[in-house]
Amino acid sequence: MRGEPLDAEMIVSATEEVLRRHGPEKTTVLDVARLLGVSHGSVYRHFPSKAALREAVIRRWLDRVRDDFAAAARGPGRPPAERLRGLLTAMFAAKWAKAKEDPELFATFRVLAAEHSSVASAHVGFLVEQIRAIVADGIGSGDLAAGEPEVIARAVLNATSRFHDPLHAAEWNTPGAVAESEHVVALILDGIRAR
Amino acid sequence: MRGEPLDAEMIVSATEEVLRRHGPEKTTVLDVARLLGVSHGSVYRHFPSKAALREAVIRRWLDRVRDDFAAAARGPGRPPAERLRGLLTAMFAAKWAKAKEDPELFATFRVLAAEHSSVASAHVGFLVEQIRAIVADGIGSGDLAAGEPEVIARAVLNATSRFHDPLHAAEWNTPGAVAESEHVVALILDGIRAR
DNA sequence: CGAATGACAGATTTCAAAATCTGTCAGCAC
DNA sequence: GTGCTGACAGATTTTGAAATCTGTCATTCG
Repeated sequence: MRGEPLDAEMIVSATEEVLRRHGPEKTTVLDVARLLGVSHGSVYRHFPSKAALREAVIRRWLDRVRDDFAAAARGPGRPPAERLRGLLTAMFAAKWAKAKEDPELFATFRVLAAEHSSVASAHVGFLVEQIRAIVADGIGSGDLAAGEPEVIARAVLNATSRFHDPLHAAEWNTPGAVAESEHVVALILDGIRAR
Repeated sequence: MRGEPLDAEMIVSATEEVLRRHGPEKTTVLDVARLLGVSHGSVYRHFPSKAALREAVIRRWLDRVRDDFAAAARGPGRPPAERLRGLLTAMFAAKWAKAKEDPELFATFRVLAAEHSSVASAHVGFLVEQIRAIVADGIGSGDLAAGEPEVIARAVLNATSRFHDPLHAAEWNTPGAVAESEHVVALILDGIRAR
């Protein structure tokens, strides 16, 4: 009946489009099927439930964020403290940009992430791992104070949650936000540098 | 008609009671008037609007939190870093206790605070001032690294927002929360101590 | 006279009926 | 057979009419 084959990927893309237009409360699988020109029964052939479909959307979105972010983090930037500063700065900038360019869509993904918290915590796990790698390096080279890298990485992420946790997105527009994030990062870097 | 005089204070107390019972969405000034055995017109003699009444409630509540907290902070605790640790720990504990003992009421006050953000930021200003005083002392005595006390105080508050900002109240029940707050506080204290 | 009342207009909320949606599945089309 | 459709039951959402609420004020009460 249709040229294209209709696979899970297409359905996820269509769902993303409907979410973009109607927001998380009002997107129905019937809307998704309509956009694809297909009956809603066909969507249920590929996903067992609406929840599973929404989970696939947020998973794919966070995977893309992860890839963007890993690319930004790859820069060498000599001393570990500076590499860490670069990583955190890139992380904040990436999120702030997304939140600013389309606040409603960002809010939509935030709802999906809250709905599927295991996917969200996997994402947090990835962020911790990125930080942990730099911290472990720095401790190895004697640039950073000794300690358990995993614990330190988690503390760093917790201490900066105001600047990366989507819960705080509403505050990211306020004038002093950039300066405040820099002060917090400076505080943290002083805290982990070897004495 | 009634023994008691009916002043603003009584009305605020009655409003608090109605908020406790019905939550922020469903409390009406008619309910408040009913609880007081008075017509709603009388309430409007003391407050120009429902918003002003709600503001008075959150203001009084935050004033009480402030007083409790100032009492807890008054302990000497020798070195400035330890005084600061005590202050932060007391702050977290006070909020966590309130959130745990009655989560719905806590959520209610959170709604009121969001509604009247100028009152909330005055409260934040108070918290900053408490921290600033200790930091300024510590810098003066050479125990803490040099810097602008106000800026440092604000950075400390921002770095710990995950543990005191009501936005994060839902996360305060998770098992590792206490340990994580201790790690963040340790990180911060290392960051501000003189080298 | 000062304090409280209750009727009122317009705004907001509630509630039940109607519409729509989710998830299943027997059957149609290729 | 494989992939899709559309009818269906029960759950959820929308809708608009009725009820309630906010804020004002002329009037009453002591």
